[in-house]
Amino acid sequence: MVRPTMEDVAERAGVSRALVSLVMRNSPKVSEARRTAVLKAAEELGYSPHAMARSLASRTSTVLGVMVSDLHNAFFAEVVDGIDEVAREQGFDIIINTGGRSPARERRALESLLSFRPAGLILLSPVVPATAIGKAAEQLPIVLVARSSRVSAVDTVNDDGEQGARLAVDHLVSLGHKRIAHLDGGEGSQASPRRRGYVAAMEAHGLVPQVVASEYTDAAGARAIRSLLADDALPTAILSCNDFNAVGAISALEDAGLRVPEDVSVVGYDNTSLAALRHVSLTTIDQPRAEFGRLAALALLQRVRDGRTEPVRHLLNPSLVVRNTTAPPGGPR
Amino acid sequence: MVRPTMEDVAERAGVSRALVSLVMRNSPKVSEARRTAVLKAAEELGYSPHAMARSLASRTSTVLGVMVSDLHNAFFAEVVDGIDEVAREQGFDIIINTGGRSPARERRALESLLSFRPAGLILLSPVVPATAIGKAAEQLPIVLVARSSRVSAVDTVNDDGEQGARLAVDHLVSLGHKRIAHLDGGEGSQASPRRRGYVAAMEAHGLVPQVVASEYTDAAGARAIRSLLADDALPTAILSCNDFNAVGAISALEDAGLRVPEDVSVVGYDNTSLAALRHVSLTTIDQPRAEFGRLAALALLQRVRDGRTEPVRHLLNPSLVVRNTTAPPGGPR
DNA sequence: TCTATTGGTTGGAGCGCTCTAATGCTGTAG
DNA sequence: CTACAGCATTAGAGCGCTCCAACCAATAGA
Repeated sequence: MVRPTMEDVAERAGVSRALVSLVMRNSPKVSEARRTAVLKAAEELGYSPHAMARSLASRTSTVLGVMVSDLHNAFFAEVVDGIDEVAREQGFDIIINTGGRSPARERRALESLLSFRPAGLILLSPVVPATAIGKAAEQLPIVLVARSSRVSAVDTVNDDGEQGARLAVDHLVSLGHKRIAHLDGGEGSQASPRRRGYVAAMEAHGLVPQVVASEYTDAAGARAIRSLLADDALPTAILSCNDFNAVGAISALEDAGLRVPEDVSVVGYDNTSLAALRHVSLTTIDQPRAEFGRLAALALLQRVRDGRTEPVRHLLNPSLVVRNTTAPPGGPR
Repeated sequence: MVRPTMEDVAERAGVSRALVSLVMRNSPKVSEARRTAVLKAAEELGYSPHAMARSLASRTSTVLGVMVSDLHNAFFAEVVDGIDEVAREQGFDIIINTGGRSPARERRALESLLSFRPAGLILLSPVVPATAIGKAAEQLPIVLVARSSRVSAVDTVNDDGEQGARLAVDHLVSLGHKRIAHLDGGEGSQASPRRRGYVAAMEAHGLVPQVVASEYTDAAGARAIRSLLADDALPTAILSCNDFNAVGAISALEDAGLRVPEDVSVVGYDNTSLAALRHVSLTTIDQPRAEFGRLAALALLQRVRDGRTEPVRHLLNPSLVVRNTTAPPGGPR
């Protein structure tokens, strides 16, 4: 249970510790003979460098901390993929911690991440108060994904939710729909730009917006539909605040004997893997998630390595993915 | 961007660095007066201990490393919840890394995790070769979740896949089914106990097993169903290797004009959040995922703190969750 | 009064590494 | 044969912390 140190490798290879250090950081100023001797000794001993000692001594870190607010949501997994891709090709490692959507847990996760003194931090849709983020930003560079901020020490990466909602409305209008309701995400992150975009797009088409209170869950989507049915106010098309909500809405419609898309069209938001399942096959708005991750990592590295200090605000374009839950009113021709 | 050190706090509080260290680890042998003075100074400076320096000096770690083979799978998120719960209440932090289902990436993730010299490692359904795990196990305690091992330095936590498959078969038989096919998980982790359990249960009921090659994806489930349809060999009930596969199977059945469960019953495995969606409402086998995590963390801490050395093999009981995709042959009465 | 004892406090070594400045060693020019 | 680059190599200090042994009152026991 005891790992060899640089000293052990040095002794075995018959060189100094400093030389081993140079080899480990593959410095060019080491003779080929010594380099191979050191690598051989390291291999034989099963040596690998101690990241913490290294970072302590060099007062730098090649670690990027990532805080994922909710591990259960596959959305974040794809963002992490993008971060991972960039970090790896630039020689950085990532460590992940999770906040479980609770401010208290998230705070603790942040503290824990900070205690490793990473080079920078990427926070995915954090729910901690802005002041906590501001305080952390005094100690290291921070990038926020799927959450906006006005702190100048912080970069942000978001999708343009207004545009996404507009795309959905335009699609439905082009199919011939006139009565289109929006199942709203309430306090949920990014719900308000989506709502704004929906209202604006409806008005641009000369249509009357119908915003129905709901939430980011399938149960809430089903409830919203049942309330519409009870009020006899069912439109011909639904724009849900996200995919889960849309799936709940579809269930409730089917429970009521209505067919999707023949009787009612439904559009989701996020293009989660759920939407792509053939059984669901949901028309939805895609966010470039891996791109979020890549841009976030890139922004962080610019601060870490190039010393950039002016904030960057990325606003990415969402896109429409047409599947089988939308059709002209009255069903496909 | 420069964090205060213990030295700074000591100076400000007018005490020695060692005393600050004692306060930070809240040792009982510090006078109340000094303790408050130190805490005040720390607060004023915004000091928090440097986890790496601490772990380097103490040659111990309060960090548990967790490698998640696939962040996209919500299964692991729930296991992590369980790990997190136990770790936190025992004063340990966790850091997560992901392997993306690729042995190469996973190896790198393992290496990265190891370089932090955590107290121990929990690997969730790893795909790296057993030898790599064995080598890592020489350096620190390791617990494997959803993968078995015979290495004695390694603990394992699994569900009893044979029993799970048996539960599913028993359920279908009790509904009156006699022709029940199994869509097999192939090389996938835990596929073979499930297959064994299915075959054994069928034979115990005096029925003929029908194993159909498939995989852990919805596309594979759909393909398997289409091949059964083409061969005119469709049974009255299907036991899929997992929930994704089951959802794919259902789509293909519906595409072929068959109704679930009226014409064919389908059972999944894993009870993912997907299965619980009202739109899917899949009868499936539940694994106690959070319990997996708790037991894994507990097992690890027993090795780390209590110095246990004999391996522990947890085999948890799965349970049947009946929803709306199973009914007597010919449909519900 | 003197020695033990106790509880609080401290200096200093050292964890595994990096980094700077100094060293030894070649080979070439003077 | 000496001098001096120029390069490969190394000693030693130090990163922020913990841990141990030593220390210093203050109190207790003889």
